[in-house]
Amino acid sequence: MSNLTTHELDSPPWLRVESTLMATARLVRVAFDTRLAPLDLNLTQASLIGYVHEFGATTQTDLADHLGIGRAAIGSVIDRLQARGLVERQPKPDDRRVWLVAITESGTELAQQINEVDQVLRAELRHGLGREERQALAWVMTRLQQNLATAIAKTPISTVSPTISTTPIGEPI
Amino acid sequence: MSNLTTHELDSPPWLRVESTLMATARLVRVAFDTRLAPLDLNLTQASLIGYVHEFGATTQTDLADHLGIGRAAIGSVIDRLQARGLVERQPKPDDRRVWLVAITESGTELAQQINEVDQVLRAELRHGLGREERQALAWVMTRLQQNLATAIAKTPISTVSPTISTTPIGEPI
DNA sequence: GCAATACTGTATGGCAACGTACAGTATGTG
DNA sequence: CACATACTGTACGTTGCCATACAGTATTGC
Repeated sequence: MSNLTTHELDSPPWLRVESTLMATARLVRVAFDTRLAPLDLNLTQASLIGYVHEFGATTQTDLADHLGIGRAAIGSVIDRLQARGLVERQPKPDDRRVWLVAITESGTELAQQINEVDQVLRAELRHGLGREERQALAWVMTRLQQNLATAIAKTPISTVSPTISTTPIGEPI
Repeated sequence: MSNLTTHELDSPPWLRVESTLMATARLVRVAFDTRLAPLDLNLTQASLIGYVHEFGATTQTDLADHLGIGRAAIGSVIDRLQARGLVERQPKPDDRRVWLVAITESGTELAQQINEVDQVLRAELRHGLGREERQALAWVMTRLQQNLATAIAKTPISTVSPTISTTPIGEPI
């Protein structure tokens, strides 16, 4: 449990924003997973329950999109939650291809506990961060996501130009 | 390739920072992996090569810590890079437990191409973001990492208090 | 109506990383 | 010196997710 990658915290000079970003994301997952462990859930499962609890019966594909994982992956997540009786699959009357994933009674109870864990942890994470700082963070990350999306979409030129840039990587982002 | 989770971009109202963070991290990985594909490398491998290229022969445990993955995982990464002749394992004279992972000649050549890819992509990611915005991002994320680390270290109280908080989750972070 | 196309969920194989356990080696302590 | 403890790298099984391929169903165009 104390085996965290706390080395990141002292920010060695070569640390780039992408490393910080990914390390932070890892920590987010670990933190939520740790706090959700008493409920025997991980972050993905809790997010799914929270979503259907808040927005009602949802198609698997929609769930996958909203949770940011693939359609294949969401299936097994639902399987396990369904086996525990936390969600159920209902046929959609006018489309026989899809399942509507809905929350059950025991799922509703659990959703409230999830909500508590979520709020407690989130409050701890806010510590020392002002409101506008958090909003700025969200804004910059959204912008970064856009840049990433276009960068991914743009096909890289396969032939790398032989210009050797000797500038050390120092600059963040 | 166009199967990105672009749904995140329009920021639905329920989207929390942890989702944004993790989605962004995923995109970072995908973006780098895509750009590094012509070199037949992924982000982890490229980071490892970049590290030993910049800082010289390094112990596997140190590499694992700096790259933010476990000791077990770093072994197979090195195995593959070594099989391609990009790095080599040198025995450390005064400690027969460890290997020093050093870069080879062909690894050095590749490191320069990695550096180029890195700088090009990073320049694209900077688009529309000012310097102080990027620095603010880094600062907030570092702070967030600290909060996450203490939150993880703090043992969660197993018995959840029965106070039901009906506040919808809206607030970022 | 009917064929072509698009979409949904599932099965399958693969991958990267984790956690644990272990043997080999160093280091400290009596 | 002997012993206990700590550390390094590896082996092994598990997990979570992806990408692809596929069958079943809707939808569109003629």
